[in-house]
Amino acid sequence: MNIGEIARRAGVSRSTVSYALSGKRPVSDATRRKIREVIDELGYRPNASARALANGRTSTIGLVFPPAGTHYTGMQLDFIGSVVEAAAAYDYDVLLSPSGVDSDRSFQRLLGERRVDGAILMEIRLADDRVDHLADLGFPSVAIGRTAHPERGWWVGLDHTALAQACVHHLADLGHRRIAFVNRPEQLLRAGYESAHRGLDGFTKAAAERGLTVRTYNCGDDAASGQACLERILRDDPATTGLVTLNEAALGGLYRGLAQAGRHVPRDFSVTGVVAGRWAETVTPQLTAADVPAEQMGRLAVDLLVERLDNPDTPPRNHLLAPPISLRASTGPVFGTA
Amino acid sequence: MNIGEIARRAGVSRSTVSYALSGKRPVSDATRRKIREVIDELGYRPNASARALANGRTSTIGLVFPPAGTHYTGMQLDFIGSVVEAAAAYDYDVLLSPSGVDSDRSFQRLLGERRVDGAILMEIRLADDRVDHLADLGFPSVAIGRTAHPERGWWVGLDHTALAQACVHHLADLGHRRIAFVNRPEQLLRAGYESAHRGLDGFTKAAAERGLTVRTYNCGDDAASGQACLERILRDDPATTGLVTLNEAALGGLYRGLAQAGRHVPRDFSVTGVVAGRWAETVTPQLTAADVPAEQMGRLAVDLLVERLDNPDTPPRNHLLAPPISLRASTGPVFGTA
DNA sequence: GCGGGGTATCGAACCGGTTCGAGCAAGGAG
DNA sequence: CTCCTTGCTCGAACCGGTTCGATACCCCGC
Repeated sequence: MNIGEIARRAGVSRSTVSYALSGKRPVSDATRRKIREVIDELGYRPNASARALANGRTSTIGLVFPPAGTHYTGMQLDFIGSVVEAAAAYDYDVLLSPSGVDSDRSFQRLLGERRVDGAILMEIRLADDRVDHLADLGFPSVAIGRTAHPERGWWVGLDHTALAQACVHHLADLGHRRIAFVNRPEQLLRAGYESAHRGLDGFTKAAAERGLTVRTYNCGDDAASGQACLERILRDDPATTGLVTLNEAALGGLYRGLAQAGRHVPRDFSVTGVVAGRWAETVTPQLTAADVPAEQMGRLAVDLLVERLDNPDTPPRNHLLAPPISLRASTGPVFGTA
Repeated sequence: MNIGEIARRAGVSRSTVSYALSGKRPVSDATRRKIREVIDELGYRPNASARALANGRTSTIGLVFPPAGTHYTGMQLDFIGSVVEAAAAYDYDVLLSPSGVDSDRSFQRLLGERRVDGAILMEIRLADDRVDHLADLGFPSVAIGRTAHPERGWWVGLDHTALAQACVHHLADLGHRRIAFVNRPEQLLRAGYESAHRGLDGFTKAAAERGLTVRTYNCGDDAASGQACLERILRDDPATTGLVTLNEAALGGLYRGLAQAGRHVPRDFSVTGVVAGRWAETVTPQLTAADVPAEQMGRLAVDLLVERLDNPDTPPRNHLLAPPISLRASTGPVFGTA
């Protein structure tokens, strides 16, 4: 079922059918009606590959995904969902690309073979060759996250430094003097993940400002690691009274560790961090945290990308978000301080 | 940069370049080397749309996604990740399609416009028009889940009936006589979601066999609903001593409800259900549950789909999985029974 | 020295759309 | 009545690959 068949049955030429569909040239009411009729009867839809070949646009955007194999976090899930949804509103499909260990193969498929009109990158590193590469190529893309030099790029990011600082100040205001920082896995820190680095920076800086005694930890992205990490924290310094975490996946494990050490949250120990809202609410007591607005970020990324696709010469734009801390139930004054 | 340009620079015809790349006809060593050289120098990659148009295959599979707007569960995330990963191993890309309220629009894009070679469907309903529609069309697809009449289809499913029964027997063996069932939201049950229906069936049947006193509940897919649901359970029958849940997203809320009612798990109250392993381990105490092997299911679905794409006339195949219950820490004998 | 078989290559057609330039008919102005 | 617009439609070329049939060449046997 192709455009030629439609044309034949409607008694017109292929180009007339094309114009009737696109509206790029006037077509008489009578023929338009006839064509519509035939199309509706046969349930015709133009072939996407042929269209893409002819006009150079695929109506597809690539979502470059965190490496498979590692665990996905709830935040990433929210990103994906919101990107897909926002893209659909603009009539774009979303092609997933696992930018795995050899990011190259899948990456080359997307760009080299022209499968997508533009790309959204997740899990940005401070020095990110993917971002640099795309910038060099002038390929339309938007990053969810910032590299070390975000000035001339398109991105939507979270101010991890400010958020970690806010968490520290929140705990310090409650009287905590000895706190710990639970970061993403060491391997990600070493790879230069921006959230891990900027978060750590913010934590360290704010702790110094407030004169707090701190220890920082890397923790695997799963519950067992979280539990182990908490045990280390209390072993290293039993006088610790609070922690800040960026590690959503470890949260359940951290809580379990506290429960098993007999520390009651928030009476004996305060927990806070940077976590997507719906996941902060699944733990008991509910986590006081800077809620990552994942849906909003996904939507903004798509908005920026579509804007960039529509007018290729717009100067770079970006959004830096710093959501406030939502007070829930996991933090409180240090015992004896209130 | 197209195949004609490569041909020109290598001093051969376009078809020779094509044959050198595909290997479908012999090409002399000398020309092959020359062509390789030019291609490597220019970083040429054949245009995916043109190739798809010419040979009728897009090397893309569609993943038809649960309706956006509702919450995604961790299990769904695991499916998506494993499907993408498995597809990449076969050199297929994955196109996401939110089969939203008007499933039609996005669905038509995928199939009608020939964007994908095949599709994997998630969130199957007992009477699922998508499945029927694809079967009528003979379109290669694999469902993750079973309709009411799965005999002649391609799918990989979970034996929800058996799993729910196993949960009931587990609780009954521990001496529980009054238990509750926490199902997915009522709206999903009404829509005919297979997990909700088959799970409920299994629960009801097994409870009758063992002569248990039961109540069944629908619960929203979030922590707040879980908490509210648990409060209702204890209000409706304070003598309830255990529950079975299919609702992963509500789990945190159920635990919170129990904690606030002063019921200790597993001493005063046992919790079990059907939940993906990594999420069962984030709660404290860790959930004794039938672990949904989401990664395996995603991989199997891709395997089946690729098999079907490679030889279109194979008779339908399927995999019905029934993982055993993993004993963790959330169930125990009824107080006074042990 | 000539016919036969195999190998390497080429040109042309095709996949299914879009787009450009040209043609044709009807209608209004001069 | 002629000329020029204007509105609609058509045919052909093009996007960038793949594939088929034909051709040119070489080596071999007789």
